[in-house]
Amino acid sequence: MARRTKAEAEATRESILDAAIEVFLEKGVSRTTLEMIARRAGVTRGAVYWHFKDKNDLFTALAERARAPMAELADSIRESSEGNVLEMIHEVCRRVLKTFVDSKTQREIYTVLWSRCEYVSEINPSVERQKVLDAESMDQLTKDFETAKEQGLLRDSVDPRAATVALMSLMKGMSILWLRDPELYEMPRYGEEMLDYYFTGIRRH
Amino acid sequence: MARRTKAEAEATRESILDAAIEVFLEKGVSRTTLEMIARRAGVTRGAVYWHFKDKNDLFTALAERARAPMAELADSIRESSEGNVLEMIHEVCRRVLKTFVDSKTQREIYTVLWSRCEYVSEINPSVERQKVLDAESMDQLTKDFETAKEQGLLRDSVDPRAATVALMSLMKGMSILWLRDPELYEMPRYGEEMLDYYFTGIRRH
DNA sequence: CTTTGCATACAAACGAGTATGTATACTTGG
DNA sequence: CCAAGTATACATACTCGTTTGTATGCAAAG
Repeated sequence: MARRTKAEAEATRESILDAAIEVFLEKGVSRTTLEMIARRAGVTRGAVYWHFKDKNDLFTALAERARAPMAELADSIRESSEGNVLEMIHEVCRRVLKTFVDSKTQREIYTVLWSRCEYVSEINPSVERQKVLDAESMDQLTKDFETAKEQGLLRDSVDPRAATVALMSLMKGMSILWLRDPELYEMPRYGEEMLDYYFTGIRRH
Repeated sequence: MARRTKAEAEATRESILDAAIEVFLEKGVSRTTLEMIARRAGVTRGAVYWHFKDKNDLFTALAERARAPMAELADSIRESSEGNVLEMIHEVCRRVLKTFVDSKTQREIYTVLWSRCEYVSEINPSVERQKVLDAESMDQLTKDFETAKEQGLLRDSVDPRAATVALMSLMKGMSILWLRDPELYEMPRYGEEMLDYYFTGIRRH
């Protein structure tokens, strides 16, 4: 095949990424071969190796593509919101769930990240990155809960660190279960209800 | 090497299973080769193929080894407990967390099941089984929450199905996070605290 | 005219499955 | 109770398909 224009090349790159998501979802990351991805994208392995160093590089590109919007979301809410810290946290959670409902791509990539690959840093550099990002957001959240505590928004018995881990656990668990089987419960309605239980459990009064 | 007695053969089988856990944890299921497992167990692939059909068979044996104690635990508490359904559920959760703390094997196998393998039923028959078991325990739990509701133990706003999914999510999230990094929080102390938040959020009064 | 964006061809490694070898534990008939 | 005979519990050896990485070719874009 003849050489493509820059625009066409970029389109090829995107179609490879799209194909990768599809095959990763179906087969799991480890069992998908670059040949499968290329075929699905309508190209050959040559094109894949031209755009990406190897499968890990491709995987990392996918992961980053999904994480950026989530990070932006959290930042924007954090900035735009004033006053009640607990409400801010609550809003971020709601918006994360809504993102899963609204964006097919986000759903699919996070499904791959959480259910179609093995959490082994040795091989998967994206896992190391995820660890770091998770730790960062946990620390941020803990600070938020600490100020919430200072502002008297939390029950006396509630420990900020435990509240942090509990919320992260709940969000992760909810997301994983729903992404694996969207029929399990109606999102975001039930998701928000579950969040309410949590916040009812930690909020004062 | 010469033929072993039955007892020795059984010991070999166990050592292969133990070796499999180790290597699965380190490399992830898909990247571990039967050669690695055999070498770690001090035998050759011949022994592995003698005791197990293939890697999936080995994996399934491991999974079943871990699930049985958990199922027994839930059943025994369900039978021995009388009265308050919510307390019964709470107790099961506490005991599950405690099992992770107490049993290294349980910790390791569940880490493999949840973080070192890909959730793809096509390849991994153990995933299908897990789906079924999860669905069963979810249904059972929903029934329990329904009776709790009838007994007036839950807030009016709480839906039994949502309470079910929320608890499963919380438990799964807590377990995954802690198994991946036991330094993240102190188990079972913090784990029980997090459970308290949840039950405070759904319990009447 | 050079570089780009691929397709094609090639080599090498690896892992799975299986076939075969074999010493010994068990078993069974005498 | 003992001697064959048989099945067992592996180790070793071999084959085969798959996948990866790279090298090379080539037409059009820049």
